[in-house]
Amino acid sequence: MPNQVRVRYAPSPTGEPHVGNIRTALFNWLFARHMGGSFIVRIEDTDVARRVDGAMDAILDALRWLGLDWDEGPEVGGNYGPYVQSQRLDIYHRAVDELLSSGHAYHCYCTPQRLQEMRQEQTNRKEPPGYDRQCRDINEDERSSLEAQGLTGVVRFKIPLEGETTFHDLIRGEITFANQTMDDFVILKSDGYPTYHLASVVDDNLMEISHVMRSDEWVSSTPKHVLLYDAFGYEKPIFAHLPIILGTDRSKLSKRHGVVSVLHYRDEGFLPEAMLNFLALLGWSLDDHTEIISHDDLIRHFAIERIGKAGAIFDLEKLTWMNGMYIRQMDRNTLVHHILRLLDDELPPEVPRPISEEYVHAITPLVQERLKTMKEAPSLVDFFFLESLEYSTELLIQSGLDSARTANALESTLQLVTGQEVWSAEHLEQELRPLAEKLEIKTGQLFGTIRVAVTGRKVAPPLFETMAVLGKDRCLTRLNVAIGLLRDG
RNA sequence: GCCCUCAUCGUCUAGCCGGCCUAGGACGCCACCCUUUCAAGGUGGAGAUCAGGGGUUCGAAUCCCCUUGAGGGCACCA
Repeated sequence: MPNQVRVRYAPSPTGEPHVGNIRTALFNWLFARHMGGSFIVRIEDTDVARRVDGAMDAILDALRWLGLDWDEGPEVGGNYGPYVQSQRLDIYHRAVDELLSSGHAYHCYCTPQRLQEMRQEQTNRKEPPGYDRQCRDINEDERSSLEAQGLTGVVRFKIPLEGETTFHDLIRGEITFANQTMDDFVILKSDGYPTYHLASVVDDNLMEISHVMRSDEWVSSTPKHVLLYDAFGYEKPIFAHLPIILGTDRSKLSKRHGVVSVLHYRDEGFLPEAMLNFLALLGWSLDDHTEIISHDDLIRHFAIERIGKAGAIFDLEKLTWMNGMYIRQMDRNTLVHHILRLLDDELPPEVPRPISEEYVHAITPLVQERLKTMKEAPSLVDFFFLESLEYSTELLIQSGLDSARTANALESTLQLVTGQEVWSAEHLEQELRPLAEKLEIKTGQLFGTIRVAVTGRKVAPPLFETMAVLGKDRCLTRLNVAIGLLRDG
């Protein structure tokens, strides 16, 4: 019986929930659910300067929106808490003391200015920048005299001067770094906060994390973590570094590529199911043909072995297509309620509330296969609700017709339609189709002008269904308005 | 500059324990069908000499080496 799988998603509350970040959360969650393990959320807020108010809530919102529920973490608690690093400072201080007394770490009193100059010179000499270990061997006397001067300094980890550090990555295999290529990195900052390296290693150990699944950009710091695990005598987790998500220019997806917040896509009318499906397929695949995968199947089939190694470009067009697929598959009533809520928000105030659910229920089938994002819904159906339509008269005149013939056609339509007792799509079509022939114009021309008269636009849902839903009164009124427009013009 | 990683259609990818691959699917694109517009749907098409070059082998996208390109990292940021 293998050890219990415990994975974590450890975001920093420094901004919006980035799609790349959330994809990492998704893979962790998928793995935990697939293995029947635990998914833990830990907030890594050790950078006081970059902390952003509300960022943690936004991240948690994004997780909730996608249905990525966590077993331990903020709001839900757990046996390994607290799950916010700024509340665990004493733990890190104890860990640092341990390293200090075992000789794996040392105090450093170099000023930021000196460090910066040092790096500048190194770069000028085309050497790799890195700490020159000036404080590595200072003795107790020197140390106390420096402290006496009021210098607080930082604590650095002692990297072995020789040898190499190797670790196994589930996705990339064996990776080796020469210890000489690493410098003595800071583990405790002068403000008393630990750095990521120290805090994450200590916490992953304490929280009994079995697999560290994180973004690719961490592979270069992993040997440092390995060295930390060894210095502490901790058992190491299994590492898996995920390929990163790229922008269209193949560099790491960031703000300059456009909007990267998952919440933005939610607000733009993307469905969480579609986003989940899309993100899962960014760097992972089930087989050679499956594109649409349900939440349950995702969990059932997710496997780390099938995660790719190369970075993947975030393709908005494919996301959009997928979103359309999910809208088309959506249960009718669910969609009705979605649209109802959107209309309530978006329709102008003069449209009376509450909006009729029954009416929306009749409209929905006409737009379900036309929607790519939910946000498009209001503008697609607003003409069903508006009292008067605004459009330019020219729209009424179909190519090949003039104003007079158009007016004539609409008058004939009005006449014919006024006498109808039955007001159904089938019936209307049955009556109107022959009219075109009688008027000696193409059906497309007739239907086109009626469409504009009745909907105020050239592109709309199918005409007769639309008229049926709109109702006789509204159609007659709108035909009259259109005729008036043509006659006056 | 140094270290690490990656490399199949424009994009996401299958294949990568060698022969089933004259490289499969999907998005996008084009055409046609359906059709009152727009979609959706259907059919078909263009699109990758598997980054390039060497090997190994009867046979390589698949194994090995080199080159190139791309990305990531090199903070008292994560």
